[in-house]
Amino acid sequence: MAKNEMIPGTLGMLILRVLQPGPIHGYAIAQRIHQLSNELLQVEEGSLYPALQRMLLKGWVQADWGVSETNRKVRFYRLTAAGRKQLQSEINDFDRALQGIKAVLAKA
Amino acid sequence: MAKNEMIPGTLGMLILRVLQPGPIHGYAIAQRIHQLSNELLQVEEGSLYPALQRMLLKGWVQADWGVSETNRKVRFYRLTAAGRKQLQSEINDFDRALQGIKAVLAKA
DNA sequence: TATCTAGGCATAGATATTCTAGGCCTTGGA
DNA sequence: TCCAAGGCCTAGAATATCTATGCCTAGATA
Repeated sequence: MAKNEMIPGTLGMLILRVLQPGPIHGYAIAQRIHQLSNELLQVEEGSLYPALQRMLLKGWVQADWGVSETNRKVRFYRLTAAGRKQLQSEINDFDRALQGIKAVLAKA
Repeated sequence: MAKNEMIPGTLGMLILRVLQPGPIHGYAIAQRIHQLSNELLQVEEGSLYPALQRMLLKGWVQADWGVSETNRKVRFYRLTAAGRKQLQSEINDFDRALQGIKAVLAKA
């Protein structure tokens, strides 16, 4: 988890969260996470696209081809109802595990 | 990261932290993490022992055979200087990544 | 016009980590 | 005598991430 590394298992949650306000395309998801995290997190494309594929298969997102603001052919992703549910679930699980970690770090 | 699942990549940090106050044996490490986390975290033995092996190889911990309070042959692990360093480093990296995650979850 | 850079999607393979599911031994109590 | 619990460990599957590519296009620039 050095420099700009992600915490494994959290990428899906971050993607879903970034999609919550509305559909955006893949490349922009990575940029958005980087920017919103104040450059602390960096999503590699080799992690991003496979993650999106997984989420498509699970039915958490849907994708439509379109054209970006910069006039490029892009794939817009948007949350499904199942995706919204999944996001809540992942946030809950993460918070719970995080509480556990903090307790151990604090009290050990 | 459901029920009692760990956040991947954090197990080493937790083990090192639990070893900080002094040597304890493997089985007790898992119990200690479970208990300190208020039962939120559960370390499986199939995760624990391989993790300890890795940390031995890296030189972050050392091990000595001994006898437990319950009169059983056990392996006591203790932090090395490198291990203490590693712990600090992992905590820093984790905190930084966590800040990033929180920022994304909050602002997206 | 030709070329380069950046935007953008995607996959293959290596690497790392965790979990499931076992195996094996010992101690102490019923 | 038997069994539950304490204790160490490994093999194999599953998962996720990263590195390194490949390919295509639009727009700027030489």
